Amino acid sequence: MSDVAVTAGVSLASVSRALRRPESVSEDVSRRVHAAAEKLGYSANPIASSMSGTSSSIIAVLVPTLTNAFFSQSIQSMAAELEGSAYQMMIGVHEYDDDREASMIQAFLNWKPAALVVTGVHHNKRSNKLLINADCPVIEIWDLDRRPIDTVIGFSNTEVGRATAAHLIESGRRNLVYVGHLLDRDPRANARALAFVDEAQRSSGVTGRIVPSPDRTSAAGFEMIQTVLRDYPQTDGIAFSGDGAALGALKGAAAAGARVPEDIAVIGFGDLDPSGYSTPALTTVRPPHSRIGRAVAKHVLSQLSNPKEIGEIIDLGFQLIKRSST
Amino acid sequence: MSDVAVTAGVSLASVSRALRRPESVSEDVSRRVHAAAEKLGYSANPIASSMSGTSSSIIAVLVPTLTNAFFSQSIQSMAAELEGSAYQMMIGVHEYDDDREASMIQAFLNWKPAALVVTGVHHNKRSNKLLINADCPVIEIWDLDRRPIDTVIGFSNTEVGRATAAHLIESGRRNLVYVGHLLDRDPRANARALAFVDEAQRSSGVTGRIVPSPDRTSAAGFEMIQTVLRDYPQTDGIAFSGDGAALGALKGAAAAGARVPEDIAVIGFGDLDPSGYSTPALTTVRPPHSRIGRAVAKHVLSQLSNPKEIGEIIDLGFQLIKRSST
DNA sequence: ACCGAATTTGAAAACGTTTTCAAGTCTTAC
DNA sequence: GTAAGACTTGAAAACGTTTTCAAATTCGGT
Repeated sequence: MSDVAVTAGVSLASVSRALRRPESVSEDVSRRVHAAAEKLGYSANPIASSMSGTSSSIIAVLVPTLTNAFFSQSIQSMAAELEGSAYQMMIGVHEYDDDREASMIQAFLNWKPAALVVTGVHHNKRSNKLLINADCPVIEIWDLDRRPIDTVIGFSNTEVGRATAAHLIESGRRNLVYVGHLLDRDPRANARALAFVDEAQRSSGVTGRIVPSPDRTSAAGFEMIQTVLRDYPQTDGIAFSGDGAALGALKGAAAAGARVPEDIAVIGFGDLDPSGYSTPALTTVRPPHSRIGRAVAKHVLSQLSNPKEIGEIIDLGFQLIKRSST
Repeated sequence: MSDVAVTAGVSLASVSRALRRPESVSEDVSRRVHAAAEKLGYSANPIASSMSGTSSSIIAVLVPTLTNAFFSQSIQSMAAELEGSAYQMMIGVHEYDDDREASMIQAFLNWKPAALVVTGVHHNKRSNKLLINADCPVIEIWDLDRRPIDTVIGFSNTEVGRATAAHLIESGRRNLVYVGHLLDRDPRANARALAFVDEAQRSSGVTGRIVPSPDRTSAAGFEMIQTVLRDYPQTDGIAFSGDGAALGALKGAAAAGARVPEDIAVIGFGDLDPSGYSTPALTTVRPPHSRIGRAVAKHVLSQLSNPKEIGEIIDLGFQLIKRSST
């Protein structure tokens, strides 16, 4: 930077000003500094900037997993939207572990991020405290079933659960099962499961139950549907907490000698790319993967350029995609 | 940190030393400092550390995409392996754009990362220059068909292409087609395609051709197989650059009135979770997704704790998973 | 006991910016 | 022509560590 200052014939302070807020400096100085910076190929050291400034140009993002296409897509679209801005994404994966989430939040906060993005609205005591006291925008994504700390961008998992059950009931199913993985640790999947059962129980003549699954893979879905059909033979509608398992279940039903959708309707969640091309094509719920990422980036960018006091609640909704498995 | 110093009754320098290299300080001081740090809940400001130190505790990772489960899985396993170390992952997505890759490398380098992880061994001039001059370990992943800059961890895409064709030929197919997306920009998919055709042409009586696809989705696969069957009706073996498209193709074949595998064999690449549960189950190639991530993390960690001069070439291989579609 | 070497420690410089503060220069209004 | 205010600029402090350097202490060997 001092090279730029010398070349432009101004002080360090002026270089910094010209580069960061050109309007705060005379046109002449601005021009000379930009020319010098260009000529010397200068780009500011973001570490030093973070050191002085009140925050860094890091946006910290915390997700439970990346193997799940849900979050990867949000992150990808967020990255795309952030492209060209000076912000970098730092990402952490806590694998649905509350304590790890808390330590990661802690670790991230040490970097004085420009914004902190976390998944969901349920956090443990320590996380909550950290998030409330964080002096940067906090964005909670993928859920909005609870009052947010600052801003929340997502959809209602409770509504998803209801809609899922409602769809099965409308199509004439009476004995519903929700197969979920990690329900005790994934509050969003749990919210869907609870709402699913609740919706079932509101309707007369309809039963709804939750069956926990050891995994969320297709292999698990393949096994679980057979288990369910064995343990609860009257089941005629089954929902999975993810499309992966639902896709496996399609094949599992065949293995158990049950026809989909005639004998049993199958519905997933997530709308993976191949879900529309299975046999039969999978009915599922499509959450706003990419729109969440974009909305987060836009919100952060606008929040950083002119901060507002109050957070927002942005409901991006979801779509139930009716295909042939129900 | 000065609070810790006061509490422990030592100087700032001693605190820093005690925390970073306890063996460089008397046992007494070390004990007092650690006690004080614990008591005050002190954790070092990583920005300031990066500022002084020769590098930051950031590991920068650059991938072409995250929607593709391949890279997400590597990143996830890398994150898991890094858990507990002081390192944070900064990630960038360049969407197969060489110029964006270069600017992202540039931007990342400004953060003085502890290591830089990039995808593939093909980079443009500017990227190459930056990578060669980078004063941190550089790890190239997911490919090893070329001499690496420093260390490379992955598998041979050329071998994948060969093995794919060889498998189809062995199973009696004679007119092979490789359907690939973005072949001009994805050097790895391109290497697979080229080797595929080359292997076909080595065998007498076998033809091999490449057909470019506008997308890598299941929808594209659904369309492409029909296009191929129309334009080259004699085709009896078809490979896709990704499982997504291959899964769509399974359904597309049915739509075109072709039976899989009797009339046409279909093989994918990637081994997505649901690929084993399609009808028919998809034959595919499984790259070492997670092992790459783990190997990268391990390599970086060991390289950082005791740096060696020379890079390594780590071939993690791949598996051809034979299922019912071939 | 004494000297040199090894070990331990603290003061201060360094990292590369941003920001504060005060000084200097320019307007504008009388 | 002058004073008050606005604008522009540079010097220096600040950000929180790590590292260098030199001083002080301990140790071992004679």
